[in-house]
Amino acid sequence: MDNLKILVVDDESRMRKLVKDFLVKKNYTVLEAEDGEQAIDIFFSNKDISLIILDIMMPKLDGWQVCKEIRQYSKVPIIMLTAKSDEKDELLGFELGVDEYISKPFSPKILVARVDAVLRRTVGIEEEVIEVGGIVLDKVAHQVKVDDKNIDLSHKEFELLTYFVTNQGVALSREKILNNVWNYDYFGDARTIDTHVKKLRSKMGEKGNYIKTIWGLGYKFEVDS
Amino acid sequence: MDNLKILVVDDESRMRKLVKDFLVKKNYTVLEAEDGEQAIDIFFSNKDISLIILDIMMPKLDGWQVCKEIRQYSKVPIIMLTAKSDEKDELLGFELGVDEYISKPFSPKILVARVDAVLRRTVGIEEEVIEVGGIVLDKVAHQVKVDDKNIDLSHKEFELLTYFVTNQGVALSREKILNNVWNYDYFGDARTIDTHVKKLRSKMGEKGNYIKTIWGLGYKFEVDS
DNA sequence: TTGAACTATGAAAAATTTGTGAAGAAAAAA
DNA sequence: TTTTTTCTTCACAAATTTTTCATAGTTCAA
Repeated sequence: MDNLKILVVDDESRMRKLVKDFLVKKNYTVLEAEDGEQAIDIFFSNKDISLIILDIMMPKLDGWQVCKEIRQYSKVPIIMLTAKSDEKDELLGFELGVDEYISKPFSPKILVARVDAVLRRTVGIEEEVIEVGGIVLDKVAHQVKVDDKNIDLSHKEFELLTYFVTNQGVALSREKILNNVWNYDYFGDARTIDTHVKKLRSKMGEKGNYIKTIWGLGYKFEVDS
Repeated sequence: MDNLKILVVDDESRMRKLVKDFLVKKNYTVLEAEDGEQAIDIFFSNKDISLIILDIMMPKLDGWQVCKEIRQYSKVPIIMLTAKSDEKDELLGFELGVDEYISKPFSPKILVARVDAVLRRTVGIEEEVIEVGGIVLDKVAHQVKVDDKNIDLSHKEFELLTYFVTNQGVALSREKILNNVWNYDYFGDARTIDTHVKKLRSKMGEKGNYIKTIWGLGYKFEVDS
């Protein structure tokens, strides 16, 4: 989910640096292009670019042309940077499938907020999939694959595994596990965790030993490496 | 696909009329509300509103509050009308899930272009005929074929199946199903879903097992492959 | 090495959830 | 209104999950 790639296209290196700095701070990976041709080259040689931030005014190919070219092959979200907020421009942009508009000068906060919003709309929702050492945990589908094979887990087992996987390498006491996976009003025996761990381990096959026992404390999920 | 309903909320009747006129020209159906309370009433008593255009400055409930209230139950796209283009406002809006921003004064062309764009993003992709694994669902004709044979579904059954089919592979809790297929003010037993699922399954013949039970959670529609 | 403390495991018991048919309530049609 | 259809509730059986428990196996520290 993290480290989405964003391509920033602008002929002014100062502008690119400014945008990049703020995006990097938010944990995005930023690629740069200084004109339209380069932008297209970079976009098509990187298959996993999640968003393009595109200046309109550029030498060689301008923003509109880049946009049109890319739209022939891809629905990647595009945010346009525009100097003047010209109405014609905006209309043209919507026709070309531009997702957002930001007029220069803009505040970095606005920029980051829009980037977040666009990405939430596009990649955001699907990315509820966690993958760890051959285990694929799909929260939306409520489904788990181990080595590409579906395994049937009960609700509790699913939640327990989710908790483990989202806390890799962390030693988890039984109390902590109870508090996070069970309802707060559960007052039964903590040893029920052991039983669930047993079932998880057996259902997960050899990957079951990712769930380590920490003697005297609880469990820890850790992928051998 | 045509005649989508748009709710326009503004305390100035002149502004409502202006917006309405342009939207009606584009073949949208326009509902009006003159304050936040009315907006919420109208929205929740009409299940098929596709977009809300919301003024921020209003007596009683302002735009933010209306937005927040509606967002608790619905992802309906919202376009905000704002007098000043205040940066703080925009940030707040993105957090609240506002889809677009239009500053007053705006040109009608801009308005219509944005409305189109937002609707294309949201309902746009929605097709009138959905086909999935031998099931053909025709929303317009309100008719369902399984293996090329018509089957008779009641209204609720049809809506439930539609919801399932448009959410393939997604684990749906009973609560979620209730919120999306039933009116928001339904406070009956969630087990009524089970009964409808039973009937759907039996009417769908062997395709009925596309509706999977997720024990302890709800149901999931999934075509075996 | 030994024993106390802890964990693993299989099986049984308890609890929860779902499937189903039927009946009652509500809504729509005649 | 009456009739018909649809929707909801209910009760109970069936299916499944969760917890408990007894026993066997491990670990750790003196």
